[in-house]
Amino acid sequence: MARYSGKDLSDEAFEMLGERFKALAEPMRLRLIYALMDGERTVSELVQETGALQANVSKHLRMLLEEGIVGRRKQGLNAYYRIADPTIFELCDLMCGSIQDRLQANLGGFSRSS
Amino acid sequence: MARYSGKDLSDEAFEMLGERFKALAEPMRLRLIYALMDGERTVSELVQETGALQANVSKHLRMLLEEGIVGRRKQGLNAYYRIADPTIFELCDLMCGSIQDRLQANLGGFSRSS
DNA sequence: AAATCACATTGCCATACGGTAATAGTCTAA
DNA sequence: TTAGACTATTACCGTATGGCAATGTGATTT
Repeated sequence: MARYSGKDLSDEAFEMLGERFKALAEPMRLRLIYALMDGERTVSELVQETGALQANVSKHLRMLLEEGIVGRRKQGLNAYYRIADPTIFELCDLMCGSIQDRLQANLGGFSRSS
Repeated sequence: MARYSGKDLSDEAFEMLGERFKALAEPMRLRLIYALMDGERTVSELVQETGALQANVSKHLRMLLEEGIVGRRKQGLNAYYRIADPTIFELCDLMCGSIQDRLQANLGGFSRSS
């Protein structure tokens, strides 16, 4: 049951869609998201799991937070992040599936219709 | 039936996922995709529908083509583009729904857990 | 063959963005 | 209150990217 396919979207809608996809368009942010798929994590834990610098992790988390993709709670010294938008699971699954399909289709040499 | 959620992905997989999402992370490319949701279009038609310059349309279409999101066929002077990856419909629907939900949740003032 | 049409490509510029280092802020423990 | 742990923010730099203008390429028409 497609909700929006083919409908005309406003300029603002296209902007919002773009920004949202952009939040998922960086490997490091995807790493953070996938780490959070197992459950809540502190920033320190995410730093460990991703191998990135703390400043970068915080910066990326901030963007994900502003986009509503993750949520945050503070307890003591720690900040706990979690997936706040369950849609993310389906989005990543779909995209991974699409990539798989594309790789399958390209077995035995690439084909570019031209 | 989630296919990949929570699984560990390789560095390369995260890169591919990121690149693919990046293809959808620009308003102009989303406009092109939405125009193609009604069916095949020539470059000229897309230029008209989007109001963008022909050079930009061609450049964006190239990226979508390389990502396997659109397909292309040439006939005479024209190049006809079409959606090649049906996953795009679901992805955009899901994302639009997610945005809707977020806007709904924010009625009556923004809330940022901090 | 020359002109024309449709599209692709290239170079340029301004902006955006990621990584890094340094600093600031906040909470806890002593 | 001072020190230390955890997180956020800022400034800086190099790269990537989008829009634009100009040019290149291939097919069609005359």
